[in-house]
Parts: sequence; structure tokens; C-alpha cells
Amino acid sequence: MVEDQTVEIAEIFHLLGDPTRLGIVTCCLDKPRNVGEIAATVGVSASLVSHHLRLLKAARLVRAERRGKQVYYATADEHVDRILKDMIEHVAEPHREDA
Amino acid sequence: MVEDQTVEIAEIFHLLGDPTRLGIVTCCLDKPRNVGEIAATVGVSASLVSHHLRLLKAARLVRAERRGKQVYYATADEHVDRILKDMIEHVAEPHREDA
DNA sequence: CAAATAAATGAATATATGTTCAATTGTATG
DNA sequence: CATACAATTGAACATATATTCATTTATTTG
Repeated sequence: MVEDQTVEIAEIFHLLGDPTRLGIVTCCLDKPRNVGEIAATVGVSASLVSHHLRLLKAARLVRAERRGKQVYYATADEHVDRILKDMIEHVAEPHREDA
Repeated sequence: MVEDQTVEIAEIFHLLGDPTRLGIVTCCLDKPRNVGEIAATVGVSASLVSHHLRLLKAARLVRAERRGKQVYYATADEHVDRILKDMIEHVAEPHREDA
């Protein structure tokens, strides 16, 4: 694999590698959520959510859309959805325990 | 999604989120590689590779097998392979540029 | 058993980064 | 236009962590 590709992929993984940030993204998996909703669901301040959303948006992992006073965030595309759903599946399956 | 699941998934993403570490794992994608090979391929010291491999192994992302003086590492299972290959595909596809 | 090679370990360090808090910007509405 | 609500921004801080270097452990072979 190419060096640049590795760095690019690592950046994506890195963003998804923080529990708070991952919670934020998965919160937006089903349907668009506004910052307040996300903050309440994940259980952190709106400020923190906003900080994280900025990074996620810059990396094209989420999309933003303003509706009146609120800004709604959704996962950017089906790629992101699949990556997350695959990983959720992966973890859901039983682990192989060695003796 | 459940809190514990989120943390567990974030841990996996986090491990794959470092360029050096991701390089190490992808290096082991095709076939088992020993530490020296990995170090040479990725372009870092064997010590550093070893440090990272310990984390990757603890998280069941890679498997170790000693053959004489060398220790060969491979991706732990098809899940890991698929996650990596999916992500590589994802990045390979052209980005959608907004106006 | 001694020497050589491969890998792992531990301590130390420099850096990155998640979080908080206060202040600011944007939007609707009385 | 002023108030209220939602979201963003910036600075400051505490913590986590990637890397280096020196040392040690494991394994083969002369």
C-alpha cells in the first residue's frame, strides 16, 4: 500500500478512534441530528460536540445542514455508514477465546 | 448503540488510527511477516514495531507465531482483513468535491 | 557453552489532543 | 431592535501516547 493512502486512512480511523467522537458519529447514523440532541444522547457538552463535529466535517465523515436555529449533522455517505455498521457487526460477533 | 460497544469499537479504530501502526497491520495483510521485515517495510526501528505489535496483539488485531528466531505476525482474522480492505477501497474511490 | 541474531521490554521525553470554560456568532421571534 | 436560544470558537490545561535508546530475553549455531 502507498504511504499517502496509509496516512489518509489512518486519519479516518484516528477520528473514529475516540469514544466521544465515535458516539457522535453513530448518533447520526440513522437520521440527521442537531447538536443539542447529539450532546444529550452522548452525554457531553454542546461545546465539545461542536469541537468534534468540526474535525469530523473537515474529514468528510459527516455533513452539516442548518434548519433554522439548529444545525443538523448526518453521516457523509454510504461509505461511512458501511464502515461503521461493519465494525458494529464485527464487535457483535462472539470472540474466539484461546486456551 | 451501547456505551460499552462504543468504547470497544473506538479502541479498535484508535489502534488503526496511527500511521505507523496501520502500516504494520497492512504489511501483515497478505501473508505473515516477521518483525524485521515489517520494520524494513514500514521504515521504522524493530523496537518501535515491537511496541506497536504488542498493542495490536492485545487487541486481537494480529496473531503471533514464532518460527525459529523470528516471530511472524499476521492479521488475526477475516474480520480485520475486511475492515482494512473496505477502508482501502473507500479511500481509493474518487471524492465528491462540493462547489 | 559462547557468540550472534531477533525480538521484547522499560524508562524517559517530546508532542498531540480531548476537555473545559468563557466569550462570540448566527438565527428566530416578541 | 432587544431578548433568547443554538452553535461555534479560542485559549488553557491535563493527559495520553508515539518514539527513542539502552537493556534484556529468547533462539539458533559454531
